[in-house]
Amino acid sequence: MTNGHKQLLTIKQVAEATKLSVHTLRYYERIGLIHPIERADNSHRRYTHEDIGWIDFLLKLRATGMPIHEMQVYAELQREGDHTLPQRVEMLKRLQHDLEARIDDLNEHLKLIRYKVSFYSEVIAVNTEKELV
Amino acid sequence: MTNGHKQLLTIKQVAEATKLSVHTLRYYERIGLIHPIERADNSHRRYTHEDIGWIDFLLKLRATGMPIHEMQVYAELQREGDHTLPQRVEMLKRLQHDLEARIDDLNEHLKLIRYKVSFYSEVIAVNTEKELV
DNA sequence: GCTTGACTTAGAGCACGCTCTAACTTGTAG
DNA sequence: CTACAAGTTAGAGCGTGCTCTAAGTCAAGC
Repeated sequence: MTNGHKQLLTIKQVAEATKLSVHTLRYYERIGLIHPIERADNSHRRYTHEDIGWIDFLLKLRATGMPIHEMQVYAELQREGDHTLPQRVEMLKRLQHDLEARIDDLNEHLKLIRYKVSFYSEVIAVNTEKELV
Repeated sequence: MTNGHKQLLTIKQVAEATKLSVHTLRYYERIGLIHPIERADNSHRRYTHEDIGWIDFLLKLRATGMPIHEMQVYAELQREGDHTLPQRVEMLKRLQHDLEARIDDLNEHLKLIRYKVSFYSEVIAVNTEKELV
């Protein structure tokens, strides 16, 4: 540690750490995906490591395809405190089931694509042979 | 068969069969995802069963998350004829690998969600017990 | 004192993938 | 003859999720 305070990060550092742009970080805060970030005296944002943890989790929700509106609901419940835990668990359960269903669908589509790739590859191979004869 | 021609379908029937709206069917044709559909004397579209087959395939590509621009390229290659088969196979191979990677990612996210669900469920269960004591 | 650069805000703009509207034609039923 | 249903086109509009711009503040270095 270089000083006695907890390590606070600038928006640029958080952008680098999370791979979000500074624009997107401010946007997420504006729409309530991220709680209002603490400010330094000059009104610049100062992020904590807990903030980064939350953002990382958000990015995981996003990667599952959860729409922003739903993430907003989740974030709001989180801010309301521990008594909303059951509702958040319900949301996560629904997400889990959605995700399972979507993965199953994608696996079905993957099967079809694999089949087409091998079938068409065979067609190409046969045609190439003919040309060689 | 009610007549000697191949069975042709109206746009409405195709919309019902594919679950696309008539708007979307026309839109897909306009942007080249679907080749120009044959017309009846009154200029109404008449779809063949092969057209439906192509649309079903398109919907599968769409369901894999392939962007419209790429589907346009694929559709154009298809229209150019058999000699583009190798290029189409390359596209499908890339899609296959993408899909495999995305499914892996989703499975990772699913693990996390499952973990959170069971962890938080446990927290709730413990708190509920305490209340009962 | 002046420039540079990192930050701030409010709000405009954009890419994607539809989705709908307006105005019109055509065929069928009463 | 009229009304209605189903189709047509060109083009406008919309929801999502960013992404960028303009105008300004502020601190540090020359």
